[in-house]
Amino acid sequence: MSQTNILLRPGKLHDIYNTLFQAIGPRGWWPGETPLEIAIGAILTQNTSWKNVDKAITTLKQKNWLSLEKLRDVPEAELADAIRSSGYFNQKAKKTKIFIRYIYERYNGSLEKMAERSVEKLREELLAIYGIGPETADSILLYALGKQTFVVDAYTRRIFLRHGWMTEKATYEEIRQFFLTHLPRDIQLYNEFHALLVFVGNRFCRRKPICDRCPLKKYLTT
DNA sequence: TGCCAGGCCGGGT
DNA sequence: ACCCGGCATGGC
Repeated sequence: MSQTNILLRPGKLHDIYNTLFQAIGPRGWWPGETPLEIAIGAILTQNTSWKNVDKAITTLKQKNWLSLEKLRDVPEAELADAIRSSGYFNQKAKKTKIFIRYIYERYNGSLEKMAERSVEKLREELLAIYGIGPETADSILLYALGKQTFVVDAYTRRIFLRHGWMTEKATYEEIRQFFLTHLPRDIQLYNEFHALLVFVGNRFCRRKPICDRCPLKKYLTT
């Protein structure tokens, strides 16, 4: 039986979104311009600060390598060197090559073609690919392909824990379903909500909890 | 100076 | 089904 490790009253979730949006405003996420750039960024940012990823993306752009063709043709070792700043560069070069290969083999090198399929099918496919776990899959689905899903990340977990909204045993899928179930089915809202949580996580909910000026202060349950 | 950042995989229990 | 070590750079 499915146990609930989420303690937040479901009705509060949308209030929290409204509070964040009013306090912070639209974030215009993902920080990346094309679907491909977003997808690559999603892989590179695994357990890594965005700052380090940004350097790697900039390097790829300068080399004119940020295209499906180039990423397909560049040797893995050279790709690894180009993305060195993002950490785990050998792992990430491998993952990137595998992802690009998937786009070619399954969708003839077309992310548009890929985007025609349903979110359920795509999520299943992505999760089957080496190097793509739930967060990376959901980031690609939501931000690169405009599909209906919610991204759960370390910020989401930390904010929920710090405010007493869940136990540490809550799983990725449990948290994701909580968002999907208790919010309007609105892709733009999912997009914005996660972006706002990242902002709060960076600004107010890092090392020492800075709860003074945090818009979520009034929702503290502990 | 050490600790940690927008995870994920594979092997062990 | 969980738990853990490995993967690695750059910022504070």
